[in-house]
Amino acid sequence: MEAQTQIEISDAEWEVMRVTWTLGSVTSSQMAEIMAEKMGWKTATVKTLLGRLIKKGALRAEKNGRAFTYYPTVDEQPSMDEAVTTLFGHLCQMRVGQTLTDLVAKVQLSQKDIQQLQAALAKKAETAPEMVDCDCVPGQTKC
Amino acid sequence: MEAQTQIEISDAEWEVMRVTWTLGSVTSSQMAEIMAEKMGWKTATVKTLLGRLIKKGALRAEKNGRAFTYYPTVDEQPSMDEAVTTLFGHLCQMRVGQTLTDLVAKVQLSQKDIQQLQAALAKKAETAPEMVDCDCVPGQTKC
DNA sequence: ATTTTTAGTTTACAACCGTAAACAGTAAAA
DNA sequence: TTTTACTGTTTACGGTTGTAAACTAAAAAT
Repeated sequence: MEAQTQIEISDAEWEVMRVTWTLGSVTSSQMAEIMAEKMGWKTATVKTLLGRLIKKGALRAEKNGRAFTYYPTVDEQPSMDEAVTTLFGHLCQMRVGQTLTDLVAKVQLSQKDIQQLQAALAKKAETAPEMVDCDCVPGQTKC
Repeated sequence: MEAQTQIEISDAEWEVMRVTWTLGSVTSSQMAEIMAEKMGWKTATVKTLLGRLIKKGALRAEKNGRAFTYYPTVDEQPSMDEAVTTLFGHLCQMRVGQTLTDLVAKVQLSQKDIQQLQAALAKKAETAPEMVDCDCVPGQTKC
């Protein structure tokens, strides 16, 4: 099967996707209302973003009387995972651990999230190396 | 004192910054050589990026004979933390935990990184709520 | 049947990005 | 000293992004 072609979602487009994922489906008037409140965007802006997301293939529109109803065509969690993986790919490997630690301190996590993370870390520890090398400069293995 | 004004570093610029952070200082010819190998960029491309980073205030250049030597003017870890925080700010709060778990499974972590993360999680657990609410649609507290 | 509202499509437009060639000035080599 | 090489500065150029107005077609209200 064909792996889903990489869709680039911009910052503003993310906001639209979030709402779509949460609601499952939306009309543009609904979206316009939500984005007016949440982001202070004009209706025209929302229309543009919906159009771009359709063109990118992240949303699908189904005619519903006069208007369309919009549905996501990509899943939320994989999209998020991918965005995050891309960003971490730009970071020095050696610093990923510290960055994650700083992040954990900053975000909201539920008890269950924490347990899950602890489990993932425990498993990771089984095979983790003593040291991760810097990968910022080719040929150089250690900072 | 003046909080450092937010500097936006693009994907390509990140690559340049990484090298600069790792080496502490670089000449443009050094950078050109490294980026040719690491990214396949032409010298001209590197010059452009160095110039843009100077203009953005992420690098500083000090005249050194014929050429300049470039130094970072922002620190690595805070820059990374900020970029990551910004991205996570675009994500549904409810999904942050899962996203972190997926990420932990994917990245390289040293034993020390893991211990540090476990400590951060243990502390977090002391005050973590049972459940994190979705913040994708205003007024709606739960998905 | 007109007028008004609504919703999708086109066009706008400046800033930013990736990628790089062209140009200019100065130092080094011949 | 004339030529060459290096290095920083300008210009280029199409694509993306944020932000939105203008235009158009169809439905709803009068």
